[in-house]
Amino acid sequence: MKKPKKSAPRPGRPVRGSRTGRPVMALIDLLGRRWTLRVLWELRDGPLVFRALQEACGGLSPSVLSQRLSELREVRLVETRDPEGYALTPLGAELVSELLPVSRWAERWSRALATRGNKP
Amino acid sequence: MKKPKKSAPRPGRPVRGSRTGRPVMALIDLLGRRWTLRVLWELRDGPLVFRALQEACGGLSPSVLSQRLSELREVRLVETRDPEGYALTPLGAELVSELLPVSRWAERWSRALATRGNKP
DNA sequence: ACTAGCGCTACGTTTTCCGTAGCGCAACCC
DNA sequence: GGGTTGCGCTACGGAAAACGTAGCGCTAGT
Repeated sequence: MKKPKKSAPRPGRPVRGSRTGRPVMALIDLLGRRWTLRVLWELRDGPLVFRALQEACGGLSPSVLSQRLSELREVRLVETRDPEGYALTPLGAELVSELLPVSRWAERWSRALATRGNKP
Repeated sequence: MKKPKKSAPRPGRPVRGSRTGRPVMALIDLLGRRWTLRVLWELRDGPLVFRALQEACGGLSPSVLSQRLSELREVRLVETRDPEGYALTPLGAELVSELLPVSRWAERWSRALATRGNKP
């Protein structure tokens, strides 16, 4: 066998640092992998083909992108669509929309760090 | 010098895969590091001392926990409090509260994966 | 003095991520 | 046909991050 093919964290299965299989833990494990959040974020405005997505993420390695995409497809957050490339599923779009308030929070966070400026 | 001491991603600075310094990108970089989300999550119900936090996260390495905590302190999401240990700052608590809807979403996600069961 | 618990660092191993090269394929143009 | 272009994606070796274990320095209790 060529590909041991590791599977994505998903609810109902034990994940890194938790054996409960609670959904939020699977999500935390999934999103805690590098580039996962970024990929979802870059797809928020519509589908992108592989290389456009790679570009949007600042030129990450195609190997990592490929792996992240297969994980995200496995848990139905992303799907392939022809000929547009990769797109959020309805489920994935829901997740991203839940993340919008978080990005607004990030703006406040930024101001808080700037005003009570800690180290330059 | 013994410690090169790498700094946490923060708004206004270029981060991995993005040179814009936009706050949401800094946040994505920060949360995309392993255990960062989990640490914030485990602090949601109140302060924990170092080893309790380590335990809560399923026994992650103290070296990684230490590094994550210093990053989180640097960007004012976590603070040390005596004698309770580590706690969310008001800012950090805001972030976690923005994350609550996401954890509810994870429940729906879990059901969606279970019903239209993809591979067992 | 001795034990116990703490926060945390040191250090060698394993896992993950990265960067580059490039394959196989399809479409297009000459 | 022959050539070029662009695509999705994989291979592979090196770099960086995370891991596991041990244990230090400290404080408090007995």
